[in-house]
Amino acid sequence: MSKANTVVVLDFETTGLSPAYGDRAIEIGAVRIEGGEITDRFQKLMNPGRLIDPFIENYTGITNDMLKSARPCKEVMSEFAYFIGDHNLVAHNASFDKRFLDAEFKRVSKKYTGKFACSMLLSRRLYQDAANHKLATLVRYAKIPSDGDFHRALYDSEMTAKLWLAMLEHINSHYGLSSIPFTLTQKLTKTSKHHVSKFLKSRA
DNA sequence: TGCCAGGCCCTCTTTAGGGCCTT
Repeated sequence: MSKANTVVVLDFETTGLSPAYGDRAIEIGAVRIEGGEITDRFQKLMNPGRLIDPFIENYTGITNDMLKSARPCKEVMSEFAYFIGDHNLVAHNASFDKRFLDAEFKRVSKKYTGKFACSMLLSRRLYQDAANHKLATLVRYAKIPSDGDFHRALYDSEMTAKLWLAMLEHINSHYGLSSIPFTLTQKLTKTSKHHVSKFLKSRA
């Protein structure tokens, strides 16, 4: 059963930007947040069935040699479907990860019932004076301790989860909202950045 | 990264163009 405040934060490493143009997932990382804490982790490399180009090897640190012995996407995605269950989902620039989750799940006839929220869209509302809204920049901006490798799926999902929790705490400390439903975060990401304060004050 | 995507969002806008994010 899904708990109302439980979310799964996920991140894909892929062969490129577009599953519609044949790109595939090569790594999935995810963490489960329950009661404001990370309580479980998931990380698997996936063999996409073909070689990845040097740019992706350099960008992610994932090499063709590492993928040679990895299990195929379909096996990993079936396992991942069990991990996410019916929980709601969070990702940094969620439209990107949603496209790959949808494409990889379609290949194995898996479905998920959770809804997506986007940490990047939320950060554009809450951290409007950040230099930019890349994950690494926001982690520094929010003063989240960081000593791992960005652009690996599990590390990025952990950093996104900590950023997500920091933003919920920001809402709590600035607007007195200690309990923030997932649906509120979704509504907030659809609110004009000029109306964020008014929106949150009306719900305090 | 790129001849290469897509959604969001701003503005010199809405009969559009371009930057930001993700790999």
